[in-house]
Order: sequence, then C-alpha cells, then structure tokens
Amino acid sequence: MTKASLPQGTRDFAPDVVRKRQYILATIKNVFELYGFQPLETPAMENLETLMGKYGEEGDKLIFKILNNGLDNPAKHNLAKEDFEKVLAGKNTKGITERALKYDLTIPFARYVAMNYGQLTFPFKRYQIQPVWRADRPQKGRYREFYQCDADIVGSNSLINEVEFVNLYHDVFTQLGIGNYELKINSRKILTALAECCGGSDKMMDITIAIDKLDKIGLEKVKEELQQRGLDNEQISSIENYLSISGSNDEKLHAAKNLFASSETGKKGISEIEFILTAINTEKPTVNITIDFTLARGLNYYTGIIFEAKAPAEVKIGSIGGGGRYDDLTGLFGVPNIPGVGISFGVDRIYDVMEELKLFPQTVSQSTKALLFNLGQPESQVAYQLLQRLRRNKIAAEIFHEPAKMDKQFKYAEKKNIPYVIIIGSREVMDKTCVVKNLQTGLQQTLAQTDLPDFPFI
RNA sequence: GUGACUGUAGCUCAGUUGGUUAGAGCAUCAGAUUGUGGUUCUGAGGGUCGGGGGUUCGAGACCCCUCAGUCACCCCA
Repeated sequence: MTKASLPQGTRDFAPDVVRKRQYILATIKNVFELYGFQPLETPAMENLETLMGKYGEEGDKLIFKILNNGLDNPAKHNLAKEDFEKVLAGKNTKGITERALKYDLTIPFARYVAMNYGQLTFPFKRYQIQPVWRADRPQKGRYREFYQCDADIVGSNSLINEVEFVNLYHDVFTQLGIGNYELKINSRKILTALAECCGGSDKMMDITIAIDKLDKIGLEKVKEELQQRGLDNEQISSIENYLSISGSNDEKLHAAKNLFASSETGKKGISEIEFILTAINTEKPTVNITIDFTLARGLNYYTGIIFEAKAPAEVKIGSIGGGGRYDDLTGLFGVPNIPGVGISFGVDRIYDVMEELKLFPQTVSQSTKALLFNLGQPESQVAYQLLQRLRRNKIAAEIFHEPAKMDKQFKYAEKKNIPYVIIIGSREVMDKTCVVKNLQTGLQQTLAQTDLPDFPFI
C-alpha cells in the first residue's frame, strides 16, 4: 500500500473551491468573449527546443523536462549512457529528453501563430486559460502547477487595443466585485529613455530590475542596488529625480515632458500614455487608472505600454494582473513583424482577494436545491417520483440514499449547503402532500404533491 | 539553486530540566428522543509520536542521517 500524497507544489481543488474558481473563470471568459476574443488551447507539453532559451537562463532551469520513453531498450544502452553523461554536465540532449511541460501560455501561443499565420485573420485576438508548470521551489502563493489566464491581440500596432484592455480589466473586476482595484500604467519607452540619459541603453535591464523593486524594498535599497549594478552617483541621482515624480496623472505627464524633452523615445512613450488616458476619460470616466513611472514589470520582452492591476490596498495581496505591448512575438520562430499586446489575470490571487473580502455570492457554493428525505420504503418510492419531476423542471434535487433518522438527513443537507428539504412520511403519502422546509429561515409549509414541481426554489 | 523553521489521532494543537499504560478540542460513529436537525449530555473507535540509526537503566523530547512540508532569498504568476 502506498501512502496517499501529492507532488510538491501541486494541490487538489475541493468541490467548493472548484465552484468558486469556476465562477471567476466564467466571469473572465464571458468578458473576453464580449470583447471578441477567441478561445485557444495548446498541449500540456511542447518540444523542449520550443521552450529553451525563451525565458532567460533562470527560466530554462525551471522548465519541467519529460524523460524519454524506451531508454531501457538494450540496443540503445550505450547511446543512452553517453547522453546521460551530457545531462550530468548540465546539457540537454534529445536522447534523454525532448519534450517539456509548458512554462507559460505566451510562447506556445507564439509557436501557434508562427505555425498558422497564413490561415489566421489579423489582428488575431485569442484568450487562453490553462495550467502551466514550473520547477520552482514553492512558497506562499506560488505553485509548481498553476493556471494562467491570458488574452492577447497580435498583428496590430493600434493603441485602441491597449484601450480595450483597460476597459476589459475594468469590466472583469467590477463584475467580480473588486471595484476598488487599482490599474497602473507606464511605458517601456519611457524607461528606455531613462536608461539612455543615465547609464546607457545597455543598462536598461539593470535599471528596470532595480526600480521594479521600489515598493518592496524602498528607495535606499534601490539606490544601493543601482550602485551594485554599476551606475555612478550622478546617474543614480537623475534616476531618483525620475522616481520622485508625483501628483495627479496630468502633473506626472507634465513633469515627464520636461525631463525627457530631448528624447524622441521618451516623448513617444508619453504621448502614448496620453492617448490612452484621453480615450478612457472620454469613454468611461469611472475607470480608475494611474500613471506609475516606477512600474517596470519583470518580463523583458515588453517594449511599449505596460500595465499592472493591483488588489485593493487593504488586502495586501498586490498584483492581480498585468501585461503590456511587445514587438515581434514570433520572430524567434522565423515569422517577423507580428507585434502584439496582451494581459493576464492572476486567478489564484483574485481568488484570495475575493475570499478575504467575502465577494463570492452565496449561491456559488450551492448546486442541489432540494433534498428529499428518505423515511422508509413506501415513502421513498413516492419521494423518488417527485424527485424526477423536480429534475424535469430543471430543479437540482437529490434523495437521501437510505432510510435514516431525520437528524442525519438534516445534517447532510446542511453540510452540502442544500437550501430546502422535502419531507414525505407516511402521513404525507396518505394525504398526497409534502412538507417543504427552508433551512435558512426555518419556515416550512405543506403543499400538495402535484404543486411541488412549481414551488419557487431559490 | 541558497538559507531558516516545522513534522505527535482525519483536522488544529498540548506534552514541563529525558521518567509509568501519549492527552485535549473539533470531526466521525453509536445512544439519550417512535416525524423536525444545527443546543446539550453519555459513550466508542482512531496514534509503530514522518522514517532509519545513535546516546541512555529509560527517548515523543537529546545527537546524526534521511524524507516530507512551510516560509524567505533568487526569480516570478
């Protein structure tokens, strides 16, 4: 007998958790469809070479590789041993592994677009909700198997796409009840301009990595890190100057315009943000969007506008979504000039936010609306016929599986969160009636069996 | 990959400087009630104290190894 256990960093989702997760996913999916996105699914595994080298050196180490089958074939022993030596030396070899679990949804999507661009109608708008796997050490809120929920628009440079995503975020979060989320916006072009004027464009990555940590480690630590990454004091003080820009969106834009007056890239980034803010403000003045020049985002493939959606401050959960614009999604697969913009929802974190703020509707954890009591053989026969009539009327119902004390049957209903019980004992069999009891209010009423299917179960 | 902490009943945890048959609450099951539960009362089942080795007259406790989990760093969702 083996002891029941789960691989590290994975989890089972119990029925009530699945219901809540599906509620979130269904909400997001409906909004995606409403905005004209189409669903896409790709395999759990990809060829290893599709994934290798796409996520940086660190990322490569975190890809789950799948061992080839048939290594025990005696005819191939020598080859397998040679190949395994290479693995020990830290290299991948097709003899040992040539497939891997997907690491995110973006690269498989890029692969798909590269393979099918002849057939696709551009701009191509797809959404994808699937699990991905990372061989990371698990910790709070981080797992080895988790769901990603992405939407991208590829094959278009228009900023209307960015505006669409801002509105999409707003629709999803308000529908879920997270109305006081915060959407931050910045442009990689502005960060590029910053790098150009202090440090040189080769320091772009160092600067973004460091300032991305600002709200986590504070200004002093960021300055220390910049120093370690090889920037001099003058450069650091102009970065500090940039990071200290504050005020309303308009004030921030004004300050940035002064700062980057001589940078074409900087001015471009600023005007893009202005375009989006103007479009949002005219169309939907309730959308809460703020410029955050300290927003950098880790992923290095972003090249234009970047977004980050943050949970309401009181729950201390942080980012619940993010995204941005990238050039040349499929260049790595030999298909150049397909730009795009995409966003992603952090489903696990949204779940935590909603749980903490108690935003799930009560009805989410209900499935069965009514439980018919089983009080003996002749009674249960009558009950069973009524049960089927309820089901024909689309009322989810079940009968207790065996005759038992009422006490036990009440407890079953309560545990399964069933709002109504229907009692049919010998008396009701005689009278052709039944007792319907609402467990939440404790109120009960007797009605004719023929009227039961039309009873308003809520 | 680096580091810290934790492993005692199905769950949450007690268990004094090593000292008899390892405890509690919740949960489960049975009864107190012959058709109205969620309260209360009584009782029962359930543990090779993560595993292996060592120190000792004696180890759940101390030491070593190992496995598992949690958290932090790196990186990221």
